[in-house]
Amino acid sequence: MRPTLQTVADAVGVSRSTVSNAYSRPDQLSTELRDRVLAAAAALGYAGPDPTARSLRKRRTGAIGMLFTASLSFAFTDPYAVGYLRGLAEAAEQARTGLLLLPLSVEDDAAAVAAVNEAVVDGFCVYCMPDWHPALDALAARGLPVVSGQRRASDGPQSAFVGIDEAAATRAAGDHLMALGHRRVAVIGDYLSVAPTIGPALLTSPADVAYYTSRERLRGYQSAFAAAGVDWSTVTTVNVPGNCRDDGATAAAHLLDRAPRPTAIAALSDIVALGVLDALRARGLQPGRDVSVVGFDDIPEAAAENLTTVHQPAADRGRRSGELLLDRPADPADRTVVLPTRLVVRATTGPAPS
Amino acid sequence: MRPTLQTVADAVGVSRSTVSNAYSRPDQLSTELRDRVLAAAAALGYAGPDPTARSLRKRRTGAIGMLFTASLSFAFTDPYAVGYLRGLAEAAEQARTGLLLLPLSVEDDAAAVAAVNEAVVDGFCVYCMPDWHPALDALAARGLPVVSGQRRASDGPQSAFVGIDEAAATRAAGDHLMALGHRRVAVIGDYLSVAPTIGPALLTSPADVAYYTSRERLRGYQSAFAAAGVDWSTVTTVNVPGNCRDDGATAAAHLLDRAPRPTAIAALSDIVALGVLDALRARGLQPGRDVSVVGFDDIPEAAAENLTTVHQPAADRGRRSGELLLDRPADPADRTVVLPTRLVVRATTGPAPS
DNA sequence: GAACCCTTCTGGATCGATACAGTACGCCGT
DNA sequence: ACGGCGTACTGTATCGATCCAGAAGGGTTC
Repeated sequence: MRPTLQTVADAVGVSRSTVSNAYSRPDQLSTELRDRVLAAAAALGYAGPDPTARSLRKRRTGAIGMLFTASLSFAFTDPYAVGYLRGLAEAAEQARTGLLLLPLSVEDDAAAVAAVNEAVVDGFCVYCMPDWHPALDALAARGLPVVSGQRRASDGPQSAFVGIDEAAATRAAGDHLMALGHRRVAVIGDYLSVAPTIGPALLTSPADVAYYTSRERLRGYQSAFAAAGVDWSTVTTVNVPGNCRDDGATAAAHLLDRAPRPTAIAALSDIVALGVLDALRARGLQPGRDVSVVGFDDIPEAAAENLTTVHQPAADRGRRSGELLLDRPADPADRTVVLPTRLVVRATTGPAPS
Repeated sequence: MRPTLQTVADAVGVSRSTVSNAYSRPDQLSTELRDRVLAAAAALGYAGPDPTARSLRKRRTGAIGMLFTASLSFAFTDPYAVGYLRGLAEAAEQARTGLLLLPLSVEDDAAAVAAVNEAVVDGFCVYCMPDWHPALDALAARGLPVVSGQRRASDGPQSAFVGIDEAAATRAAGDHLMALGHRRVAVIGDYLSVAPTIGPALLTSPADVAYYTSRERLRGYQSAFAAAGVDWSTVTTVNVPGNCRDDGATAAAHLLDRAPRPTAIAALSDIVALGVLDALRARGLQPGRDVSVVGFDDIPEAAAENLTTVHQPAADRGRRSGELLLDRPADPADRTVVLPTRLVVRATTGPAPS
């Protein structure tokens, strides 16, 4: 049987409280006694107060949870997610707090809810979740602090937001394309359809998209296009099941292999945009001359491949999220942080071919 | 005050146990009563059994811990680490378990020990830690299952190992260099010196290195060189403080900007090797012709840049580690897994210039 | 010398659940 | 009528700590 506080207390001949104090409140007992207690503990192989019991009593666990939809493994594949995670990890490290990654099963909603309900954490960070996911309701029910990167109608005054103005960001990118004269445009992104397939998404309006990030980004493009007189019904939207390069290339094929092909393709992430570039090159088309391409995120590879994109501060977003979670401001106004974005024009956008 | 099992029990007029059973053992009560209990819970805003209390009682937390030295943020920068993490995350996801990342402060040993002692987990994964780190002793003291990628003298029969034969892997790489006729060779790696500075490491023998991975890899090179008659004292070793590309380039500068320069440089990781390639190109030298370069890990970028390297299965390592931790084999023999490595010869190694 | 304080240590209540032995009761077979 | 059995639910002990009111003892103050 593993030793407990009581075991050590009996060995030294003091009370349980005293042994507890030896570890947690050294000023409450004489150094002489404290040394004796610690020596006895070492002799008995007692490694210090049990973290679980301590968490129960202290009502704090020393960890924050991070929810992932899409298999966790996938998250590590996306440089943007990695950047976000890095920022979050920095904040956690600073606060001497652990970071609990919670892989939420995509198929099994009940399991996802269970995972949220069983997570031993002091708060949650939500990053990229479909709005309708039941785990989000489970989250709200637990009543722990939550910092989210996406707004939901059901958000209470409790919740905090750290993110960007997604629609404004794509509005700038859309304006850029319009200024270059593009009128036949297409958008590729994930979660545009409910079904996880590659192919045209049958959207009547961005509002149909059940996923905050994609929906807002689409809205931005819609407003930019509308301002230039391009009606949304003439815009082709293509869904990708996963946020990865290959899917981007496959999705682009749907657009490029039929006439008339769009003169500009806007991808809702850089990873997908890079796939679009692959597809262009495979067909001997030159990005920025034959077809313009815009991404989103500004991951390192985007600079390397000269992709025009929207920059957003990934690590900052993670860091601020962690900070807000660990040190929650009393004033609700301070619990909304909107970080700046910036259109980065590189070589993959150019005037529309006549 | 947040509701507890008792609150709900009182509301329904049943015992606490029954409410507990409604959540955890539905077969123990009639469906009719169960529905009534759950309805009352919902009405009271009770989100289900408190995970911390449950963990205490059940003696299991539903999470495994992963120790990181080097700031956590750094870990996400290294594609090899990300691969390992991905594998581990997959195993965790499969077992419906959380993954607690524990950033261990490098400067503050006491804080690192505290982090280990306070982690609410069922077991630990150790991946890249200096042998002497006190957190490893704290780990052993806690008596939880541990899966490590590095062997230590103090490992008990309890511990499990998932890794590769580091020395055999570099022995193959060293043999390759020797077969190509290289005799003036240098090795660049991290943790070769105690001090975190870039520069020559004053090593009399690989055994001096206090860091398992680097030590074993050096040993492999030493034995390969010795077999070809190249004495270790003629080998220059250069330390890098961080496992990153820039440091690799700076370290290579130490070797390239003095005569006679080595004809081959072995880096203990691909990231560092890529930095060496940068340094070569900056000086107009051609990798594989003027100077040969070998890496280690075989990260995706290595293939892209045609780097000769040693392949090791990053994700497998993580996955097997997780599996062993979550489903520990009774037979100690099954608790040692040595995964295969493979020398991948690409374009950065060639015959020694005469 | 009474009142008070400070340091050091104690004991019982508590955190919120689960485990398990036990009770109550209806049903069956003889 | 009675023992045996299964189902549905209860009650107490327990997991391993921390909190906090309070006691014991020595020193200071007036």
